[in-house]
Amino acid sequence: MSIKYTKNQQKVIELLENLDTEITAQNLYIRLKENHLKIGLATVYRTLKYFHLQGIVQERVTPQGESLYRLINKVHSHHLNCINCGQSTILIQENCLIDHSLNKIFSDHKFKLYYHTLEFFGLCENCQNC
Amino acid sequence: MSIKYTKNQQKVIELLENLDTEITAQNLYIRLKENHLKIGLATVYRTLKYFHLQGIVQERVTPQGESLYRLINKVHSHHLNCINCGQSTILIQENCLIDHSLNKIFSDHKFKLYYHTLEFFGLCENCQNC
DNA sequence: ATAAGTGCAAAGTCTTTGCAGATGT
DNA sequence: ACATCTGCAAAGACTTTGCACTTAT
Repeated sequence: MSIKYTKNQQKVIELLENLDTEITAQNLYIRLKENHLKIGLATVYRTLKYFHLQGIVQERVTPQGESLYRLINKVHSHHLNCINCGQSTILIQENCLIDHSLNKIFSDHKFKLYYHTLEFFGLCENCQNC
Repeated sequence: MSIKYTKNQQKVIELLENLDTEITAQNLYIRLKENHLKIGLATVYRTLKYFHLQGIVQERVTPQGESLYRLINKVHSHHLNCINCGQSTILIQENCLIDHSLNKIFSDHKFKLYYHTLEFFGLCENCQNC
């Protein structure tokens, strides 16, 4: 018994599946338009929020206030974010230490964990010498 | 040789020091007004951004898109954020496992770490039964 | 005098909402 | 028919910017 998706929703998932990075709603919208899909920006937002609620998609808010989305179970990454220039360097960590070591905390809180975000802030090499 | 702060900036730091939680720019503004300080909202934003750049203050963007600020070295907390109802439960972790175990990664990237944010997303007890 | 800081109002950015038309069962 | 989905435009929320005035050195 699988959930049925609309054509638009299917296209969004399809695009996210072929993507190895997080993406903003706006960029997702542009990509969909490039693929000649007739879709509105609001629908993209609605779809991503819906998927997020379904636990299909993860959301992360950048320091710039944009929301980035990715399929849960796609490449899991954390970032080094430079406070000064804003540069964001990817730290891929397939075997993330978070998931496994904190299970007791979640069960103590009776919290059903879907995903987490872990971001590091500081100065990149360049900005340390200014 | 210490940095000099303006009266407004001093008041902001003072307020943050007497605070054991993160706070939004808007709430900080309200608090300052309550303390009869003549200050504009824009100045609060400017001050917090400035402090963030100075490495005095940490910024975390909530799932709702608000920025929360706190003095670095004040109580360090992570949160359990419910995807459904939005409830955010504090997980205090004084001895956070992140800082110590990943030092090699930062030095490999020649990244000067100031702080990090770690947030958990899923369903709270209530929303699991809906 | 010069540079930095400030308040206010306006503008900007990302996101959400209202609503009428389209789509699917 | 009925409920859901959708695009468009308008509204909303938070934040930043422009500018003239004030403050400090």
